[in-house]
Amino acid sequence: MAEEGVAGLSLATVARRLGIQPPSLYKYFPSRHAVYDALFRRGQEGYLEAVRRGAGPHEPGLAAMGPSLEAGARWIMENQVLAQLMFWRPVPGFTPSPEAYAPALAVHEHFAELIRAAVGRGELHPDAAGEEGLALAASLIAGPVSQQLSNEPGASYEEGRFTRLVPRLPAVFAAVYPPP
Amino acid sequence: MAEEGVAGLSLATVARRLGIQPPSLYKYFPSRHAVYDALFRRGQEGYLEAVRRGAGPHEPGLAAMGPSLEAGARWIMENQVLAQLMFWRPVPGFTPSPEAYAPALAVHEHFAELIRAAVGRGELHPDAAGEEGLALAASLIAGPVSQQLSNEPGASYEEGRFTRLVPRLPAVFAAVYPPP
DNA sequence: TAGCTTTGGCTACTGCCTATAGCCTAAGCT
DNA sequence: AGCTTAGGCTATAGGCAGTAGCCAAAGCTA
Repeated sequence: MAEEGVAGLSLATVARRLGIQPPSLYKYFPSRHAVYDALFRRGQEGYLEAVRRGAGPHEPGLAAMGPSLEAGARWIMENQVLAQLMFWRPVPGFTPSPEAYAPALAVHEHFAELIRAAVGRGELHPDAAGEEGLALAASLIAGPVSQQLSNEPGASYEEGRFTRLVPRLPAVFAAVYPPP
Repeated sequence: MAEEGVAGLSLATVARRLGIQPPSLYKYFPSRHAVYDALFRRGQEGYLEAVRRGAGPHEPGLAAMGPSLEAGARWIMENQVLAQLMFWRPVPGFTPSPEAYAPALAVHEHFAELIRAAVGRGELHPDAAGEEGLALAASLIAGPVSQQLSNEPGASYEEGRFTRLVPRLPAVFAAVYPPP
């Protein structure tokens, strides 16, 4: 996948590298899509853990949002292939199972919680926690990440021309939703 | 491609729908990647024309940026499959030829020009036209578009939960780079 | 008008892929 | 001691990209 793109995964190649015959893989996974589903799940779980750990020690609110976003972006740059599978839809016909998708909902809830906390502390306008505010927050994260993955893949979090913007995102968001 | 994802394009299926045998397609395109390249180019040209036409009547500057972004986002939602090919990298092994990529550079230059004009008119801080400002501008566009394509494909520009944010982007950008 | 070239179709084929059917051996459990 | 299960295998079907090479009709040229 790293060499040829996410959709380039071939079970035959996997088998070859494992030193077994292709059909033997079907003892472990019922189909190629099942392999993708397992990868998708593993990716979502890793990403969820990264954003949670990033927020970790900080008070819930804007102060936690920055480190959490950065930790997430760093995880993505270290797991680009999984990120492509998770955030784009590169594999024809593949849609993740609800179990595999569950951690993604938890990530969304994690950031919604941080934003609500920030509103509670008077750091943001209450609208920030509304549907549109959350959509904007999600888009603000997705932007640099998507640009980085498609225009400068291979770059690390530190080098990236777009990932460098991530630490500034909380300030951008706060500028859009200043406290009343 | 619309039915199964960009990477799901099969020359055999194309041939079947054209009512010819698969090898006959090779009289027109030397390979599957060449088909993608032609699509990529056509997409980039269409998108470039859309953002240019969107800016069309307006004075160069912030006033033109809004309509231009909206026109671009609308084009993307009307040509989602091409947009996936252009803005993501879904096809294993495919990288566009320089000729096909040229219009993408023109799009970048188009928005850089609008931002420089806005700076010249005192609507934005000069830093907005710097490297980081342009990267942020590009990310601001990419964010809602990417979210929309991966989370709510199928939706039209008007319906989209994320495309609705596009008209607000110039104000967001201006909030980050207020004139001195 | 006669003959050559080009265009655009075709069949046959190679090699790769996913997936299924069904065989077999060895380990583990009862 | 015997049954079950795990995990390997071969053979095979059917789909795909791409190549080789044939052929007819259209168009161009002497």
